[in-house]
Amino acid sequence: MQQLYDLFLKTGLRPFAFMTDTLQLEQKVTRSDLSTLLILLFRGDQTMSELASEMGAPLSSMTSIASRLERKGLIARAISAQDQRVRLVTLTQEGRRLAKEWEHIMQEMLGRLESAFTPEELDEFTRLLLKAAKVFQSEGPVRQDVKKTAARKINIEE
Amino acid sequence: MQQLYDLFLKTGLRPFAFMTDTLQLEQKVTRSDLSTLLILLFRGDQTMSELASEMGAPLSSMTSIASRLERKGLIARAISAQDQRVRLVTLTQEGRRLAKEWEHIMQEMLGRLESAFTPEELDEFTRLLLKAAKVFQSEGPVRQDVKKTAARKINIEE
DNA sequence: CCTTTGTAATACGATTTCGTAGTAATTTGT
DNA sequence: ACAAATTACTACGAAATCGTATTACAAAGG
Repeated sequence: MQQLYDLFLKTGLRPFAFMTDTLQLEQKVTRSDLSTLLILLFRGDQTMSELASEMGAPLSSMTSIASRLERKGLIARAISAQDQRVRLVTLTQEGRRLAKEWEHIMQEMLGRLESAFTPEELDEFTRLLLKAAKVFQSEGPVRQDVKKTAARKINIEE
Repeated sequence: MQQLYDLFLKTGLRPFAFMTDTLQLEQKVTRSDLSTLLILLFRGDQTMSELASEMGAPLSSMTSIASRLERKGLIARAISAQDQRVRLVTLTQEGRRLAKEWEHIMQEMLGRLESAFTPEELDEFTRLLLKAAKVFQSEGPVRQDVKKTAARKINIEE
């Protein structure tokens, strides 16, 4: 149980920094850039708001991330035809290439997980992980501070 | 399995942002400040280097965090008697109070976990979680880029 | 001793994240 | 049809993180 505390403490500042492989990825690009590219790869083109909500980031942060990626030529932003306010974010050729490269590395990592776990363990693991996420997600003993900024919560579904 | 990808993507930028309770804590203080105070509470006084390594943060980041906490009156930094170079970081009265308050909230969260899980599930969960961490931690198919900065890796033991 | 090497920490600057405020386009209510 | 509210996003400035350089002390070798 103390182990769970530790896990929390250790990953507070640099999440996933215990994963050897992702560290290599992050030499080239920030974790948020990486996330963004992978989301675009998995889910296809997205609006800025959709991206921000997928990432659990404020829209203003998303703007920064997107302009960075655009500057690096990894994504393109086009104005939607239906609604001139929304910007559709797309992977460029180069962005898609990079995203696929990283997808491959992630698959390798998960492959290691699959070979270390029995199929039953793997099932049980994802089941319990998601169950735990649900628990932490649910409202606790309601703590009624009225706060200026409603903190953005990332939702884990499924 | 795709679910594990998702979990990774969603928590890349704001780890634990799916936990409702920690969001409330973070209204008052950053996640790194919180980690630091809890480490001091759990482990007792620490040097700057020890703190940095516990957090998996660079020492320079730790300096920033510590001066922030000192400015807020939550910790004190004293020069060690044995070695004038090392600074011993201690919780102040107020720092200890805050840390205990948060420890309490974390206990509540883990309590919710304990009541949602059967004891067997909880055991299995921590076992699998640590096993997974180990797997991700181990060297993969060695990728031989020589990098200027050896990225800091957080080690999960036990 | 006193130079050399090593270690603990801070200083500084660059990059990233994010809260607040603003702008522009769309929708709603009357 | 048009003012008011809402939505999608960007701008800007403040704070946080972190790499590199620097300072201060300690230990080792001559």
